[in-house]
Amino acid sequence: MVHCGCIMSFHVYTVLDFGGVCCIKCFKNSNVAPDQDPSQAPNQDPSFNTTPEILQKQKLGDPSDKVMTVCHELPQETNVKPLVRISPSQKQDSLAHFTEQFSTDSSNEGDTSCETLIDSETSEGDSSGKTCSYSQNLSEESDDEVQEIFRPLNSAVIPLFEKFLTPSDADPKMARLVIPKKSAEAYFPTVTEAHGFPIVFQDTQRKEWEFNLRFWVNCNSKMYVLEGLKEYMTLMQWQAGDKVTFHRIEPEGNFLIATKKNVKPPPKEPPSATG
DNA sequence: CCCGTGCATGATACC
DNA sequence: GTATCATGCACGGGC
Repeated sequence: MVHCGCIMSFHVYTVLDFGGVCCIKCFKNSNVAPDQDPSQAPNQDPSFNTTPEILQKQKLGDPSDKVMTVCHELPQETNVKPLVRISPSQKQDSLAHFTEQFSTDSSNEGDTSCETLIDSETSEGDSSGKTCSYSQNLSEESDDEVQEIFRPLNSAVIPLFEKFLTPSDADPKMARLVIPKKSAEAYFPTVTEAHGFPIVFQDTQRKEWEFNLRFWVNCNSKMYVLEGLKEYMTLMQWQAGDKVTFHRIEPEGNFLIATKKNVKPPPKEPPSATG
């Protein structure tokens, strides 16, 4: 449980006595002087400074920053809304829309702005890659299903992307899920090391799962995989053709994974089979 | 011997 | 031609 709601690198959090974790920046802020400008805190590490001013600057684009940051708890007197910063390797145009939606679509509090978000994302962000085959608009059906689960909890579920499982994805012996590069880089924290880092997901039962997001270099590119899925895929009985959707839960900032079984009727077996 | 991990290769789609 | 992704295979560790 990330109490501050921030998505941060795993090495910049602190474990709280009452459970869960909090990013160091927010932890410092809460300890130093709650009514004081955090930027003035004497022990404030500049690298953790995410004051509204900094966020605004970052929103304008800081190519040196490669970490995706989602800051949810900002002073209400500011107009800065949850901000997503993504590595500069991605297409700035599409991300500008992505961030724009995040930054401006605040009138729908309590409800999800996911439709607009995904619409802009898929209509422009995936226009150049074949990931459109996998990352596409979440179907209203599956989305509604997830929304209904979290709505009573005052949590907004923001759909990120989805993928249809391939035979290899659903193979429990592999226990790993290939994540489309664009989606991995756009929606998950930047993986800086090949061995990756753990990410905690919640399923639709609000059970927490810890998967490992990593990559390996492949043909001058990167191939992202989510590992440690064996238990989950066994529980969900993953099969090729099933659809896995990834969401983010706001304001908690947690990731949500949901599996939607293949609704299509199975292919008719050839008459040569038993019988 | 079995299983998991890491990598290489081929197929496909896009530019 | 290039980038991305699916899949197969080799290697190493554990039982």
